[in-house]
Amino acid sequence: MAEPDWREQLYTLVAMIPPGTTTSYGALAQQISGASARSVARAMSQLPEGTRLPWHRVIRADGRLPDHPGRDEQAQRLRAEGVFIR
DNA sequence: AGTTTGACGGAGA
DNA sequence: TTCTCCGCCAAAC
Repeated sequence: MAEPDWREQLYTLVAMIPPGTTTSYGALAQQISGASARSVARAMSQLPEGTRLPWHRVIRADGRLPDHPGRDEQAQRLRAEGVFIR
């Protein structure tokens, strides 16, 4: 059944990302009907601080970290999971 | 209704 | 490798 909000699907997908792995905004968008890389990025920027979602596992399609104020913390968390970052 | 603004993506220089 | 340009799309003005 179709979710009323594609954001719900997004949160679900992000929550399913296995530790030590990463995915991109575009990859997520392709799995969600009605979403686009741009929309996903915007949705992620609006996540509350206390979220349980592993948001740090979502990076850019080119393997780089996204341009946002929390990229420092993101890099730290990813390294803690053994993820190699260019 | 038109413009600006992004945690983007891909192609071209 | 880094930068620019363009397409994309929802939200804020």
